[in-house]
Amino acid sequence: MPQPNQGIRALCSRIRLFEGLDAAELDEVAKAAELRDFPRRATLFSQGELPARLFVLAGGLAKISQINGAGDPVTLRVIAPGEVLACVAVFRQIPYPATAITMAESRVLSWPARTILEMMDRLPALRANALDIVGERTGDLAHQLTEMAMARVEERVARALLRLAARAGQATAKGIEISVPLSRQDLAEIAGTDLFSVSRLFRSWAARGIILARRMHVTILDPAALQALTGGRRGG
Amino acid sequence: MPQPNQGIRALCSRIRLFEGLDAAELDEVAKAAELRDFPRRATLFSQGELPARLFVLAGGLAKISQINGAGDPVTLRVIAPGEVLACVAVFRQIPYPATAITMAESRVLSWPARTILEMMDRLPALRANALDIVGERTGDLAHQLTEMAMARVEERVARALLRLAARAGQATAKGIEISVPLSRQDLAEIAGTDLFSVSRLFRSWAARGIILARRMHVTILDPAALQALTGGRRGG
DNA sequence: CCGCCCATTTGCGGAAACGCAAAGACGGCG
DNA sequence: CGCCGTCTTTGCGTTTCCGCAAATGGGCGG
Repeated sequence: MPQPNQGIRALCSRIRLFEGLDAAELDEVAKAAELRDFPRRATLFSQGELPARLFVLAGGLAKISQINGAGDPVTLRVIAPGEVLACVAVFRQIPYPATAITMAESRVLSWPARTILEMMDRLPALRANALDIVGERTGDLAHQLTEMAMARVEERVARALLRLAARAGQATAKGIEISVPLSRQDLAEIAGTDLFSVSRLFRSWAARGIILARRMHVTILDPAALQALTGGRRGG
Repeated sequence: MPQPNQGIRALCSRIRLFEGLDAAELDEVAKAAELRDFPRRATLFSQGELPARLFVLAGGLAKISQINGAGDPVTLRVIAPGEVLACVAVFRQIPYPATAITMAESRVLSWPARTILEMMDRLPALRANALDIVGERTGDLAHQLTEMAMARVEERVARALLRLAARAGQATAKGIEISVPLSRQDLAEIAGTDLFSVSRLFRSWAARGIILARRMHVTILDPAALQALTGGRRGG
């Protein structure tokens, strides 16, 4: 037994998907859970596979990436602790539409897909939570799509960095530090551009004192300035 | 009474959201429904409003558009008959995140939001259907985002046109005819570009015999060629 | 302490797309 | 039949951004 069951139970009780379940139901959830640690850059599941398990990130950071027809990887979402991965695939019983990769050493809870489906049939609160979570994710994607459709690359990268800071930011004396290793390529995949463009933007921003960029490492010195880059600048 | 209740009942029984409900439940759904006709370009609901009603398109065509920070409208999804509109906003009780506008004369069923919420609490099948629908929509958006992130404008417009044809295409002797009035601007908002670029692409495609483009009207003569434009062309 | 690996920078070139202005065409309405 | 409002075309300038090659640099293992 890798972990005392009590610890898993405590983790489960803090997960949004399981909100509103009573003590006995939470016990059942915890009992069926598996807790595992993954190193950085580990693959939790791959695009196209049948959905065998439902994952919830307990610690660390992960990303959901999709490979498009031309072979470019695009990061659809960065997953912070407490969030569910693969939920749509498991709920709908369709192949994983994307690949999940850890961006840092991570702790992951998981359940067999059939266990979750069976419990959803039995516990209305669970299905209601699932609907709420998937609904929120839909709204996020819609918003991202709207931005991606018309915004310039600088704005997209600025937004990506701010979103990342909200999920993996560590406040320090200097500013907000992204607490996981992050290459230019990583950010490019999130913002939908290439590593060269990110590099150029970083140089420009660093010169203006907005960020501090090191190898695999970024600190946001002036969040307000980044936010401003995000604001309505069009046609000029 | 605008329609015999029997007609509404028949419509309801063919809607995916209500699949698996028994006769009595369907009666209840039909009884609470309102059926209304809208002219082209009517607004069903607007971004930011509180979600008072849930809509299902019974006939015609509609689009869901979102205005981004810079004020550009982006069409997130085109809605064909049988599909639900506003579902996420109603299910989660958040303001409509986008605006719904008819693209043709349309017939629309609708229900008060609280009626749907109350029934969802009572009927597990309804919530299960809702989860499935929202899950599918999430997958669609994710796919669109992945394309939008890296694909060239020509590819995006080609995809948009094919998607549209699948929803509002009429097979004719010449090819697939889009059966609703469609301006260059409309397609630009779907593909995330501007009307000039669409116009230029149309000229080029028409010259190659791929499409027939008239004012507010498109016919796809060679779907395979369009499909090919969509295929893996990068870096060249 | 050296060398290697990998992330990153940087320059240059060119293609893709946007932005705008103004003319042109199509259709409907009076 | 002609006017008018819309949608559409088209030319041109300009910006943005990709795409690649090659140099640079930092950090870790040996």
